[in-house]
Amino acid sequence: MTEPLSPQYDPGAIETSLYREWEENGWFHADEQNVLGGKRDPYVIVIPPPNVTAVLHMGHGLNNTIQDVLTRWQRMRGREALYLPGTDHAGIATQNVVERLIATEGKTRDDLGREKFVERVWTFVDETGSTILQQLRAIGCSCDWSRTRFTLEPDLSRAVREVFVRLYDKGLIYRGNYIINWCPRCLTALSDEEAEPEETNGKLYHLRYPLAGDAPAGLPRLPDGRAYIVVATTRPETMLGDTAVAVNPEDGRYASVIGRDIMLPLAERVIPVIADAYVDAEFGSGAVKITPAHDPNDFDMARRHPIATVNILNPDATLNDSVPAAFRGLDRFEARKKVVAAFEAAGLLEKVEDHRHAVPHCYRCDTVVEPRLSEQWFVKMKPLAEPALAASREGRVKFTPERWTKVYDGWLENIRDWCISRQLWWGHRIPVWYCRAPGCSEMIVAREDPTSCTRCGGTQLEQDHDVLDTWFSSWLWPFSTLGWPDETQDLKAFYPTNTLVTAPEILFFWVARMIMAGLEFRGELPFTDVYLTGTVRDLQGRKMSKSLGNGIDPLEVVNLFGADALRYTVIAGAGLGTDVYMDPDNLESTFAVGRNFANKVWNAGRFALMNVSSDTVAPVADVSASLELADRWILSRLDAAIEDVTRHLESFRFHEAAASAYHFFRGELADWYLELVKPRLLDGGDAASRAAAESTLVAALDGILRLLHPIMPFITDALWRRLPRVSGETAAASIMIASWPQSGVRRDADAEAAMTALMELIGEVRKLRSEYNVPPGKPISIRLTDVHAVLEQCLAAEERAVRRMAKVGSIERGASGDADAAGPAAAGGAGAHAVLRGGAELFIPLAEMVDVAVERDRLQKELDRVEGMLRGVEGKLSNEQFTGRAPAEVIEKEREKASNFRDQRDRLSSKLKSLA
RNA sequence: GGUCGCAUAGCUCAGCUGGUUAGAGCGCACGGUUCACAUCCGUGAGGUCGUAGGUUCAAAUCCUACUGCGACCACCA
Repeated sequence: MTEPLSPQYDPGAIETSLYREWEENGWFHADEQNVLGGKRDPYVIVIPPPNVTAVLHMGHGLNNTIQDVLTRWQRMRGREALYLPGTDHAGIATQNVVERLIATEGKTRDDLGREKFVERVWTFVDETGSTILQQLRAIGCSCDWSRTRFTLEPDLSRAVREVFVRLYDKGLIYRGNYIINWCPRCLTALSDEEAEPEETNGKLYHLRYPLAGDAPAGLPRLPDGRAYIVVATTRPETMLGDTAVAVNPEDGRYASVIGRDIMLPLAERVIPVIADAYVDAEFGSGAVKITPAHDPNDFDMARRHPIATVNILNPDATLNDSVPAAFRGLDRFEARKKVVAAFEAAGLLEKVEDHRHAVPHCYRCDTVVEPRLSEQWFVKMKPLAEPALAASREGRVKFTPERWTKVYDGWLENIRDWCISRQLWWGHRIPVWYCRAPGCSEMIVAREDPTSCTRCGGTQLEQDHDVLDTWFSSWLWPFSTLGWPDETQDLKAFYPTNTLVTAPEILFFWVARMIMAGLEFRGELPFTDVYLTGTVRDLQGRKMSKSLGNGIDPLEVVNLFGADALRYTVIAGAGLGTDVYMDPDNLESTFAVGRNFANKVWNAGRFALMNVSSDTVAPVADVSASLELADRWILSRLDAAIEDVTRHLESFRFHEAAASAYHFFRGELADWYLELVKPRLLDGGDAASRAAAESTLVAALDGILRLLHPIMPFITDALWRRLPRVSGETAAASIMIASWPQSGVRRDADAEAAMTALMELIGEVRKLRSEYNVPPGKPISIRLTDVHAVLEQCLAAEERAVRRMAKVGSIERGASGDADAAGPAAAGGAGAHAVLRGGAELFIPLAEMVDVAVERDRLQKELDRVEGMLRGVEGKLSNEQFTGRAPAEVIEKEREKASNFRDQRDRLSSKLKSLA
């Protein structure tokens, strides 16, 4: 990286080679010995492992940029920084991808069989699985690739088994028949979290259920004389599995019916009417049909009452043989139509209402999930949740933004058992074996595959067919990736980790469970800080997604504008946990912030590199005697920037950190300091002044490049490594392993005050020139009155700059009396005025500019403004409440303000008079 | 139904512990071939800080209610 800088900023030309160099030099690698030997404190972030089949999207772009910002920043702060990468086998998701793939060959997974299918998935994963990790390199992530992990690799599988066995031995894993969420398309059970409710416009069907035999009076009757009860349901087809009708015991309307029988239509079964407090008398008719096999509440009810359970659904959600022949084999939705039609034909359909309700959908394939009774494995969560809850309540784990704490707590407080078995082929197979030897029904739960039955010694062992929920491996990620269950050096050095950065969508799926697992299996929280990012959305506020086609491909952005532009844009746009809005149809405007800033950094850097005379400069301390106002000012501002950026990074306010760095670079260094030192660097002249300027410029650039490095790693390194060296200091080979700058050493209030005055003066002259349409090249004379000490100081130091930057020919000084006594006319006629802070006044003779009428109008407006302001302040000061209670310095400030406004008003009105 | 969050310039958002004349980027208008940069420079227009109350000497900032939007949770069939 020592070729000359290209005049045009070309990110493509620097990024790839820099990344390769960082990686080849081992700078991403964290050395556990440095931690164990006490040389450095660790800083660890484990990546939220993307699905192994994933392709990088802007969500990753945002998350991983934040993770890398933190990693790089802490690395520069001297921590042994580990950013641990890896991927998740993503059970259902990956299996679905490969199933679709073989479907194009006209095959199903059953055609291949389990073994061949799993082989096929492995091939697929081996071929394409590292895509996303490659892509993370393109956005500059400084991951320790030597520690890359995969949730289904042997070491991590061992951790999974260890955990399964431990929990089983503790009685926290059990198998049982319960209602679970079943996806009829994926043909597997799902956890509660994997069934996503979606508001849907459905129907509420009111069905008439005739009573069997004699009926008490007071009930409505069918034309044939039978009495009936109305029940309401959103899923009428499930009536074929009804085994009771329930009413509230307090509900007088039904008191006489409790205990009687109903003849279930279509099925022609007799079912009882039972009483249960669960039933809400206010809803619908107050009577509920009970389908224990297909509704969790009904299932619970069946455990409280002696009623039957009829499972009417096959795994693919077609009706099975327990229903009348006419309905067998029908898809559930077909069956729904047919059942409703049958009720209508029989005069049993009371009414159908529109009904908006939440229907659960499979989080992977969006199919409507069916509650279904089946035998599954569960984790008993309560004992695990309690310590995790305590950790947040006691503040040992901190969420940012803080409001997520409540969401986390709420979930843990109402924790439900976790269904962990999946009827899939791709995943960790459940480490349970059943002895099939005649007369033996032993179940073996083991870390290692058993070869014979522990009870009968037989060898006819069959492993459980199911695999584990993919999150059952993810929840171990912070320690399984470090070698657990072995007590490895890595584990000792890098566990617990520090910061977890992820999307709030997986707070329950992943974050909460990791905390539980960390506490349970390591006795220690897996991390102390959780930063929940926002969501990347399009301009309509829709989440970016492949299916909507509103995504932005980060790699396209990298190609167009560079990784630094992408990273800066994303960071600057991401307020504390707020969503990031981007326009997928206008990448140019979306990423303009980052691209333009990167371009600015590049060019400012180039300017400095081209104009510093040698490749070594003196340390600032050595030239302190010749530092000029501008030098002291920019060093002071750099100091402030260091403080701000550091403070903001510490509180996860990345956008503010970016803004502080941006403001310093653009608003102070590029716009002002570079302009101020140009004469000293370009026009020759005083050698000491030049040396001071060079040292200062190098120091300022050095500092801001370091501050920007975590956010914009490439461009900062490309420039930084070419900066002139500071004599007597040894420079690191790359900014990424250089140290984070210290603040609190170069603040200079005097220089800041003087430069502020200077900048205001130049700004005012520019403003007036622009207002009066003075040709840009034309020098004009200005007159200053009431020049106070601070302004005097800045003029003495930088008069040359005023002339150059504001195109001023001569600067005339006047005493305060001049303008007031004789008016501007005395100074040569009408003119433009501006009152500067501190009371000094700027006057530009109108003759230098134009039009008296326009000027008069302008002055009148200004006068109105000042008078308004003065009224406000005077009002405040005449308020006894204020003068009586506000702190003295606040009142003093207000008084000062008032007197300034009065001065301004007097001057403005006298000038206005002089123009009349 | 419960809980939480948001509402500031045309757009996307800052504004951390109440206290100068509420800021940035994009967009817009005007003017610029100044030797780092037109991916640039200078200047400007544009805000009753959602509405109504309240607390306070002082509210974009704290409190209450309302309106609108959003998120999460929840077994009302």
